Order: sequence, then C-alpha cells, then structure tokens
Amino acid sequence: MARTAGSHSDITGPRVREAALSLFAQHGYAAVSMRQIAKEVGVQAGALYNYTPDKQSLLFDLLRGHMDELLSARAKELVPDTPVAQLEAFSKFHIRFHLERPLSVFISYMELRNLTPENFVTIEELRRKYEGQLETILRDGHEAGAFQVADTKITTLAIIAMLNGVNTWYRSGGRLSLPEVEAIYWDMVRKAVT
Amino acid sequence: MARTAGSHSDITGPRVREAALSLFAQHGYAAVSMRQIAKEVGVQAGALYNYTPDKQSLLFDLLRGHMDELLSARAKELVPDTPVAQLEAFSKFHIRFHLERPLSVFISYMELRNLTPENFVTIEELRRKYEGQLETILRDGHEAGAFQVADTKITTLAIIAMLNGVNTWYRSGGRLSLPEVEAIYWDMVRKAVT
DNA sequence: GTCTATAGATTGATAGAC
DNA sequence: GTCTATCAATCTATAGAC
Repeated sequence: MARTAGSHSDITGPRVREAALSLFAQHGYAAVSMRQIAKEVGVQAGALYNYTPDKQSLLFDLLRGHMDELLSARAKELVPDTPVAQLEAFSKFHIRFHLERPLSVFISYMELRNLTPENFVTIEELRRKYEGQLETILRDGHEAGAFQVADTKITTLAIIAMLNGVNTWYRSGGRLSLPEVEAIYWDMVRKAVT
Repeated sequence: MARTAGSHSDITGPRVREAALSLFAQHGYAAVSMRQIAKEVGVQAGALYNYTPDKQSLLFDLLRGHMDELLSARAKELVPDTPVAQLEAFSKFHIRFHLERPLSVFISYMELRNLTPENFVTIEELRRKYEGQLETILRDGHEAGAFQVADTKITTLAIIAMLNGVNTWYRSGGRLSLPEVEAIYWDMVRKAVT
C-alpha cells in the first residue's frame, strides 16, 4: 500500500536523535529547545512528538543507546589469556570506541545530571557494569602478580579518567594516527600498573 | 553613620556567588533561574541585579575567580630542584587544590560552553597557562633524561585528566585520607613517565 | 505524519515605590 | 538595597485540520 504523502517515520526518527545529539553536545540539554531540534531536522516543533514522548526521553534514549552499544561492542571483543594482554585490549578498545563517537561520549558525561532520578540510576548501573570489567582485570592481574596496584578501585577510576581524556584533544586527521594514540596511552597505562 | 535598614551589600554579594556556584554545580547554568538563586539567598529576584549586571557575569566571575586562585596558589608553592621533585610537587598540589573546591572545579569544566565567546577565550588562556607549567616540567625532565615520555603535550593532558579524575569519587571522611590519595596518584604519575 | 495555532508556565531583566 | 509588579520573549506540550 502506498505511503501517505509526507510520511517519513523511518528516516525522520533517526534524524531527530541525530539533531538532538548534535545540539545537546554543543549547547547542553537545558539550553536546547525543541524548536531548535525541529529546525535542525526541518520540521515544525509539534512533529517531534511523533518520535519522542518528551524532551527527557530524547536525552535518555541517547545515553542508554550509547551505553548499550558500549557494552555490546565490548562483549564482542576477544579476551586474551594474560592479565597484561587483557589490560592492553581493554585500553585500546576503550580509546577506539570513544574516539569513534565523541558526541555521545560527551553528553553521556555532561548530561547525567539532567536525567530524571530513575533514568540516572539506569545509566549509572550500565556505567558501573563497564568499569567493573576493568576492575576485574586489575584485580585478577594483581592476585596473579602481574600488576602492582596500590588500590584496585582507585586505579580503575584513574585509568578510565586518563583514557577518557583522549576525547578532549584528539581530532582525526591530526598529528597522530589512532594506532599511535592507542600505543602512547597503552604505554602509560602499562607502566602505571607494573 | 548608621547603615540604611535592609542594606547588606558586603554580605549579600558573596552569598549570591555562593548560591550561584552551588546551584550551577547541581543543575547546570542553563537549568538554573535567577529566581532560584534569589530564593537560595533569601531575597527577591530583582535584588540580584545589585550584585551582577546579568546571569552570564555571575558565571564568568565564578570561573575567572577559580582560575585566578589556581594560578596564584600555584605561584606561592616552592619549586624543588629536580624534575622528579617538581612533578611530585605539581601532582600533589593539583590534587590538594582541586579536592578543596570541588564545586568550582566542576563548573569550570562543565560550564565552559555556556560562556560567551569572549569570556571563553579569557578562561581558556588561563587554563593553558596552568597546563603549560606541567608541560614545562615534563619537557625539562625529558631533556635532562629524568623522564621517558613519548609525547610531551599528550602526556601533559593525560596526567591532568588522570589527576582531575580524583574529583569524581573522592569524599572527605571516606576510606582514604588526602595524603594517601596524593601518594597513590603520585605513584601512578611517577611510574607512567619513567 | 506534519502542519498551524495556542494553552499555560517560566524566563531574564527592568521600573518605580519605599 | 530590597521590594512588588510587570514586560516581552521563550519554553514544553497539546489540539485539531489536512
């Protein structure tokens, strides 16, 4: 059956999320109006409500989608045998994944406080699940004598913070290639725990 | 001469900035209204404009004040002789200073994009001035053979990012004391560059 | 599915009384 | 210096025509 004229559900939906992602990253969730998002998409503000029940859901879907992608991409990675190789794989995966989607990474950190309390809990659980994977690697490696870490929990957070820092300065096509960046950071991580 | 009844310029001014700092940190600049700030201070919204020309100036004054304090506190520190000792002093100073004022640190990072372009430039210059001090230490130490760094600029940013990460989890009165935290992070920094 | 129009609330900032 | 009152703009979200 022919589609109704002006019906673009399957392409407008993703475009709404893309526009929201871009604008939230640039100006912040609270500073962006539904009218701005609509303008970016090329529709009127009212039409957005065919794709999201409200503005909050738009933000939550972006953050949950990002965390889901992160965990499923990580789950598809091979798990090396030794703790050192596992830490290397984690570090390089983290850098690569995060550099591929800087906007999602940015709002996932910056807009946490604009989630409703229930939505915040959901995202936080996913984040802790991810960080727990690094913590497990460090603890196992510490017990096996492969790492020297003063405090597993703090070392986990310190490594994540250091790796996340890449996103503040890296631009593709810049001075360093992705493999070079991975190598430099892996070198620092490796030395910091051995 | 007796003060006019209801005149509290010298105490209300700081209280306005304190309230703005607290609320901006909790909810974000764009999400906080002048009426909310006024309520926190205990005055009506109109009275705020005796202390700030507008909302933007309130944000800018907080960020500039923070950077000024950072640079002047750093300038008062003793400068050790060796690169390693200088890096240790910088790392511990950075942690201590930032843990003492978590709210200012938080908004100084989160609210940069809500500054007007001119105000943004001013803050960025101050931030680069501070980071340049760490970069100088690393470069001098590298040339003297005290450090092994693959890339001075990136190592600077990686160390800053790692140290900044303390603020995401540290709570005074928690499991670890400030000197313990300083020691753990200094250990990681030291190992990462040697 | 998108439009126009609008309800109802809230915003930053100002004016003028005290 | 603070108050009340208010302006003009903007916001999210909805209703109803097409």
